[in-house]
Amino acid sequence: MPMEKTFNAAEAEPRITAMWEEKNAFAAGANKSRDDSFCVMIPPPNVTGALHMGHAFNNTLQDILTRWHRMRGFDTLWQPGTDHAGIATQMVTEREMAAKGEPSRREMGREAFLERVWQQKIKSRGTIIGQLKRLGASCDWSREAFTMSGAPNAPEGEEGNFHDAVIKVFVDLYNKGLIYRGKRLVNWDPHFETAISDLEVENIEMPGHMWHFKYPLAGGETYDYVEKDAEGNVTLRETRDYISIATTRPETMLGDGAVAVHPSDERYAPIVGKLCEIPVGPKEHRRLIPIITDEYPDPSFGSGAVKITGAHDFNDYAVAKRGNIPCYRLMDTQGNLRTDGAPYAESAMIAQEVARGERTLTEAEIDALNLVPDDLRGLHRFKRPEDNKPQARERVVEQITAEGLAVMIPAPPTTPRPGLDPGPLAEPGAAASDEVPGQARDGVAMVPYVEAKPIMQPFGDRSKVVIEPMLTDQWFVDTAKIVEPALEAVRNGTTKIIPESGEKVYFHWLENIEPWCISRQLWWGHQIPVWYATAPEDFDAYREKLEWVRNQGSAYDGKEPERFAGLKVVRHEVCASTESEALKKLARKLPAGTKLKLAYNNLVSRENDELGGFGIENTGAWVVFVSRDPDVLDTWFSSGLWPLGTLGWPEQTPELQRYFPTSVLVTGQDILFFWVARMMMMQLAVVDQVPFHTVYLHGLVRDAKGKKMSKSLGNVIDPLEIIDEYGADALRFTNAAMASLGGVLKLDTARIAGYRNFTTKLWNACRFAEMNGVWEGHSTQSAPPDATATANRWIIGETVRTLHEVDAALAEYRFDQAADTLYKFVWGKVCDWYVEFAKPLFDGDSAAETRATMGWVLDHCMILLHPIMPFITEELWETTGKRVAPLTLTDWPNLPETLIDAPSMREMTWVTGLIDAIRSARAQMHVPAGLKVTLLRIGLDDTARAACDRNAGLIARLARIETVTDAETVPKGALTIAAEGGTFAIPLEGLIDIAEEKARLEKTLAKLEKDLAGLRARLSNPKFVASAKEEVVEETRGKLAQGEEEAATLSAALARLAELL
RNA sequence: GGGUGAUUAGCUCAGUGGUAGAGCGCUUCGUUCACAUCGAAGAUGUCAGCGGUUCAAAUCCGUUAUCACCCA
Repeated sequence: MPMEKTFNAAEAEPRITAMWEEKNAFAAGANKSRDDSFCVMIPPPNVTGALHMGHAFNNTLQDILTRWHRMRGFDTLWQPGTDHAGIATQMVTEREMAAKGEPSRREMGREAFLERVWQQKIKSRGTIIGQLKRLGASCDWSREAFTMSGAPNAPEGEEGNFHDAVIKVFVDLYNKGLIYRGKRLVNWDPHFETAISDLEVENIEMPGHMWHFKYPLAGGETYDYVEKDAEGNVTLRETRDYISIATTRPETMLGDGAVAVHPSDERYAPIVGKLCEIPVGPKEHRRLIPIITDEYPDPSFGSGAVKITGAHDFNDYAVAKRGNIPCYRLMDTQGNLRTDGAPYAESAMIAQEVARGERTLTEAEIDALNLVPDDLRGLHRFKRPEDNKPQARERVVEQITAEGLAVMIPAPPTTPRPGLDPGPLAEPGAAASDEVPGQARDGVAMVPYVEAKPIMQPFGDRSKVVIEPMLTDQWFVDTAKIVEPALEAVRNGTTKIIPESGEKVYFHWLENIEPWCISRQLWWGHQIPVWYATAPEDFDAYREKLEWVRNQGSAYDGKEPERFAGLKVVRHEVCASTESEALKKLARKLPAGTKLKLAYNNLVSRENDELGGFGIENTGAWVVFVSRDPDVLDTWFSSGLWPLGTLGWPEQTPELQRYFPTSVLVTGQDILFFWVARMMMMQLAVVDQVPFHTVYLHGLVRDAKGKKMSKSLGNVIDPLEIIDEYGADALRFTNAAMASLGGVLKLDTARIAGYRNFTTKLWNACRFAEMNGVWEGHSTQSAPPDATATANRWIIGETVRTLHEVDAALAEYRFDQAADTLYKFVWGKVCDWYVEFAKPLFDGDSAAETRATMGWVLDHCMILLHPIMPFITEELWETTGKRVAPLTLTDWPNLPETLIDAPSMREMTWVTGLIDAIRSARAQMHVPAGLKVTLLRIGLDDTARAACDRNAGLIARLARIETVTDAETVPKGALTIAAEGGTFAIPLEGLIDIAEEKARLEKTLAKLEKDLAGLRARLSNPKFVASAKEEVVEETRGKLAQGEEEAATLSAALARLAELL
């Protein structure tokens, strides 16, 4: 059946995908013919996600590398899989549960909820995997991995050992002292009620306010406040009984621990070390806080004095740590002001004693203090759209202002305030008494000083709510201790990051690395393998008291606290891979015979580990209750082990031996820190080997104008719609062509359409071959035919050249250059010239040789294009000849340089140059396209004459020449064409406009002369001849000589034309 | 504020020292049998500005401007 006019991608793609799967074509090691391995780890997409343009781009590049290596016989593995994506998946599942009216997460409890998320995972997983297959991704799908496979609650079909790897690494790092638990300020997401990493926070500039308040000095003290200008002249001097501070978050004032000023700030020098009053809360219990010095406040910003709220601001936290200032937590997990603990009066008194230095508290005691005034407890930190009443921030501002402790400034004239502003101007001629009584026309009104200004606010990248810095207990990786090998591996080139700028960014981040908070207060994820038990420090002393209590019967007399005073409890903490191991470890820390019991459903809440408990059974045996840390690990902790975990580690699998360390990681530069740097640190910490040798970083795919694609802008391009419309090959070729190192990725559908046309072009070249019997009896040949015709020898040479260029480009990850080279070869050489040359050749003596050559050349087009455009090339491969294997498992060619025949290459360059020149002259002189003309040859040298003779048929056909004749001179009224080695002319007396021909020649000559002037100038500069490279000088001389020859021809032609005018 | 990068044809981008290219778009012509998702021809640039290094700069260095992204 003859070929259709175009390739039907929609029909062919699923069929070809099925064929590849059926042949198991992408299995690890398929088409292996050498020992070198090549392994790519897919950046695991979120299991509940859908394919977007970034994935399409990223996976196209991985697939090109994978297919190229597989065809070259490497032992190749492209490892696929998905990520459990803790917060995102939990969010997606909860959203769907809400939409379906299912019970909420808290209602169903942790265990049931986890089962529900697993269902969601199983349901969604196929979506993105199927979409990757539509793109043509040649992953070994039989090895599909998941970052939570093998977790204790995983359902059937979700076996695997990724969980083992994650837990083993946690335990190992814990045992090495590289993981610790501590109270730290973290980014808290009040929506998801979990800590998140600083990388998951987006700082966005929002309109905000800066309030200015007075903190009165304790005991009514006063000082001289003096402001000076740059020259030291006093510009303001007044006596103040307060210090003025500016804040964008008034609600956090309740937790202030100090006011800080810069040590060099002379304005406040008199009051440093004194106490001032937080101007909010019940008057009788106002807290006093010290005025301290620290380098952090900027004297030129605001008043130069900064309130320090260590528990709710990262900068303040650092100041508090330096100055040993207590950090008072004000909010609960949802961002509401706390309602727990003792009443305000009691808490404030304790805080007061601390501020005066009369008392010290432990971290836990400080955390238990609730310094929120009773009337503000339970309010949200600030008014949200859904709140219909003022919340904490608004109430605090209101209270301070009411008390007259807001800094006041003259009212700006544009703000009308009824009762204070002047009334309407009196009518002309009216008497002064006509003014409205009670309105002050000239009095200066004062208003609270509130600056409206843009402020940077942190938002959760998933929840989109304002992140609250919060002091909480979290787990951390002590990254500073494991960062050095990761830095060294890139410094010494063991791992290379391209483009190189990525290395700079990598160094910069790792050299300033912060501890990594790895605990999340979520349910979906790897639960932290740490168990706690609270037990007496001295069991015997405790037993005595407990037995005494038992002998008393059940009646408590209210004196327990005193009776047990002096008896200490200890919280034991063990880290282990399994629960039974944990219990064994705990047992060793306790007296023999102690019974350990899992106290309660250990999947419930974070508070559990604080409860603990122990007692004595009737038998007299000790019972100690054990709980497991309820937190889960940051998703990036598990994906940080992706290279090891997917290859079966901690088991020593054959795959681990063969493919680790892996070859290349292709990923977006936006997750260099999230993932790449952490993988480096973790694999090095765990197995002392880098995870990959090369990291290829690319940018974000943007729209044609360079804007980020976003749903709200409506400029999202869906890769699946593109595949439907243009075919996967067109999208893939576009992706490859965009992939210049460090380039911006602007995706334009016009460009995709252009490359779809390219696939059609290739298709039709093969169709032309079919019509001319090229494929009859054709079978794959690795060596080119032994051709004699120059055109055939030439295209074989061009094919070899293209192969070498594509190999060189791909070796350097220049996907754009590989694509460009292939485009130019297939369209610009094969279709534009070779197919045209073949037409006359098919009618002559070299017909058989030409058929063989064309078959070989087109086979190589398919092979070389296959990594970029797998579908159409596979389809052509199947339909055009007898093949031993699908194209995807066909060997990549290895063609020696010797197949490039230099004389043929030179000759065809000359022929195509001549044809171009004739066509150009004809078109510019309006010679009718259909008119066949005579071509005169004047003064040709031997080379030119021979080339012309050998290729007369091609030239005649493509330049539309009737006959070729030799002549002594160019006749009058002819077109003159200058060529290397002689002159050509087309006699057209009467057909052409002499003036127009003169203008054409003059224009050509002028351009030529300009170039020649430059060449002459360079050659006449002795310094150029002396310092430039020999080849450059030679090349310049050659250009000049050739240009001068051409100029002479043109001048002669112009002289002849002059005779006619 | 710190870091990284960009600025080349109308648009989107290549081009790491030898006098500027591609695709798309545009203009003119053309359906002769692979392809109109096509063919032939053509026009288009102070390579962001300024200064420097060099025989030679889009390319290297400095600086300014504008833009983008990342981190504070």
